[in-house]
Amino acid sequence: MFSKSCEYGLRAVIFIAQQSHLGHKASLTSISQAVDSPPAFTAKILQQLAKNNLIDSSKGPKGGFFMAPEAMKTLTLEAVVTVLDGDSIYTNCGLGLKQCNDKKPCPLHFKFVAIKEELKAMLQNTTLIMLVNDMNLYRFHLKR
Amino acid sequence: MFSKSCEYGLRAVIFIAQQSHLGHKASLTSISQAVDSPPAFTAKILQQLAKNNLIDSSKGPKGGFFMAPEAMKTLTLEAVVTVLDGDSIYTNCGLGLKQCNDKKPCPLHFKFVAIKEELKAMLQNTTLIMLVNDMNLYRFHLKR
DNA sequence: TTAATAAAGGATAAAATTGTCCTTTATTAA
DNA sequence: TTAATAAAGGACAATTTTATCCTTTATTAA
Ligand code: FES
Ligand code: FES
Repeated sequence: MFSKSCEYGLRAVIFIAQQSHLGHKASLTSISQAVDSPPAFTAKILQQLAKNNLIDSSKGPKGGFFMAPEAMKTLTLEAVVTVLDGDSIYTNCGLGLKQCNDKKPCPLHFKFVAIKEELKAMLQNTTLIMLVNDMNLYRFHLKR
Repeated sequence: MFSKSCEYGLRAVIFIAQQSHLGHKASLTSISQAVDSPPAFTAKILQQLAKNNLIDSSKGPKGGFFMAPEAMKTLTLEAVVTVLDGDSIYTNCGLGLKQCNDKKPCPLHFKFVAIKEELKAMLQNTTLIMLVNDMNLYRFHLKR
């Protein structure tokens, strides 16, 4: 469904949001341990997210990755996916045709668009603060 | 969503079903032209499908790939996907956790399972004969 | 001001996926 | 029985994705 980059990125962002909610910055080491992802690879992914202003970062001791409380309320999973995997999941033809539209549909087009829309809506309607709140109510996991 | 192998395979199988419905066998050349896929690569994919008895093949002049009328009624897209991509789309965690189940769910588990179930149901409930019939009623495309 | 800490960035490396080429085997029809 | 046709199969090549390592830059605190 998503690339490894995107999977690691989503898990990392959720962890960062959780930590930021507690007023903590998250170091690369703490993140890759918390979400069980390869540190150096995760660093590249976090760089991308920081460059696109989805998360903040600061260097030096007491530095790390974090997120403003404001940002948490508006940042959606869809934004994270778009930075890391683009919008191909929503817009590409499920059968791999070069373009997907109602004019020249593949035989599964109308079935695929329904599912792709649902996925898109789910990601667009889920903000990071929602997940942080969910995780305070129920025992959700970011690894294993 | 699906691998290239799976995309080519699905398009090829739909074309083969269409041709078989007209009483024709489909050669590798005709298939890769009809669905715009690289011939040699497509050959490997069709070999896999034939080995798993999803389609039939015969060598020599007048040979090619085909499907019994019976088979068309029972063969689902899900069976094709399972041979080419396995069941990871339905069973894997959307966030990449090593196992996906209700006991140790990731924060998106319950949202993901709904979407994955819908996709699985769609593929399981779509037989090749249905698509052949659809394509006789409406102008669907297998390339461009 | 120096030492320690931590992210940023560049250069590679490993693995998986995608793709090609060529030989072998089977089948058909002349 | 021979020539032509077409799939099967093996070996290999290109590309993309995933992953690591090392150097540089910025920041903090002693
Ligand atoms: S054309 Fe295939 S999903 Fe839209
Ligand atoms: S545990 Fe993540 S989708 Fe089920």
